Amino acid sequence: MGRRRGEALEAAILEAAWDELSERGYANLTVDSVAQRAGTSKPVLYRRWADKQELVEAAVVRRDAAQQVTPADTGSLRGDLIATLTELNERGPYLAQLSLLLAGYFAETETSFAELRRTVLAGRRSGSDEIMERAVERGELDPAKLTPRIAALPFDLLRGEAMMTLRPVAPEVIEEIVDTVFLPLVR
Amino acid sequence: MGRRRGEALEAAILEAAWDELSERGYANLTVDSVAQRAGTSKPVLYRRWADKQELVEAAVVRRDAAQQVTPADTGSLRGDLIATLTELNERGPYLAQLSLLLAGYFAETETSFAELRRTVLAGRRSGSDEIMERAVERGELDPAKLTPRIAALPFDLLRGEAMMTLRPVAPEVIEEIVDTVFLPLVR
DNA sequence: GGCATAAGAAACGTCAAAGTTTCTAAGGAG
DNA sequence: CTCCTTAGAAACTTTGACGTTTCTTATGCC
Repeated sequence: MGRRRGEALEAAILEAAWDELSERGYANLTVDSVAQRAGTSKPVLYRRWADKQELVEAAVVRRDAAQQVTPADTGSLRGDLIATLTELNERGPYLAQLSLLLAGYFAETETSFAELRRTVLAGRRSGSDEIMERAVERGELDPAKLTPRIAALPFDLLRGEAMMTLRPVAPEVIEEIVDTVFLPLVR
Repeated sequence: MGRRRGEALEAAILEAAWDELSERGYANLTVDSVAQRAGTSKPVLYRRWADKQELVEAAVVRRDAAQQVTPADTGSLRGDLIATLTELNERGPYLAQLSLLLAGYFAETETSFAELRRTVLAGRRSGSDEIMERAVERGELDPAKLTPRIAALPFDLLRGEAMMTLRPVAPEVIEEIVDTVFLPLVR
């Protein structure tokens, strides 16, 4: 690989930083490990960001900008749900998990979970709304049974599972959530 | 203060460790700071626990044992659940914030909240087991419908709510979980 | 093609905290 | 009263990562 510069190099570094963050967490992320993962060296990073905190902030902000989820449209409620949950599951840490990964960052900078949550969630629309609307139109779903809590249930359970285990959730768990918890409640 | 020994000393150290953990989080807790807070010195700690991880584990286990919830026995499944969830909820910050405080520990040991919870609960029956067994004996509950996931559902949902909001959960939410999600699934 | 700019390698100083060693003296058991 | 265990103080070694410096060399622009 040739020697990269400018924007291309910066993008590679921030991607490497994000990967390190999601795999190892803030505390175990080192500037060196990010540099190596990006195939470059420390001074290159320090020329761009003053310290580790700024580097991680930049990586999170960048990743967040690229993170919009469009819910799958497979023709059935069950299919939509499983596809969307699977994609969320594979896409990497949720904000909730991120807060765990970033806990060391919070402690260090004395900022708070609430602050990050506000900025990142601003103006975002839940992916479940769209899936549920389509299912109601198809007549697969009784809107009377669909309280906000029940509509959010599959996503809450997936997130809870992900937070507790800090690992990707098994596909069978996603199916179990949909087939044995959510669907029985809505039909 | 006289020179303490044995059990009294150990208790003071673990309490200091817990306090440091809740105030500063795992990453910012140092063995030195715990020793000083307990009014003793590092070697005393290292004679008891091999390293920082073991020290923190011991502090968490101890605290958890002291906070143990014995599930209420109100005579009905619904009553038991609501009483127990409410009590858990009122212990409030403990459950939700612990995982944030321990984030550094998780990253370091490559374990997760789920695993720590297993060691903490080792050998003990979880609170939900007892409630569910009583309900089966009373004939309130069809054991065939009670998969492990469904049995854990009310507790998972409460914990998820607490983690996301980092605030005490409203009593109506607890009732909603029990009445619109859990009970409809098991009868 | 030549030059300014920035990448990349290597090694360095610094520092905080882990974990250890050594020694002194307190306090309980007999 | 004496002794044996162990608390407690202080200083030490080690480790790992931050952040820096220096120097070489690749890249793109004119």
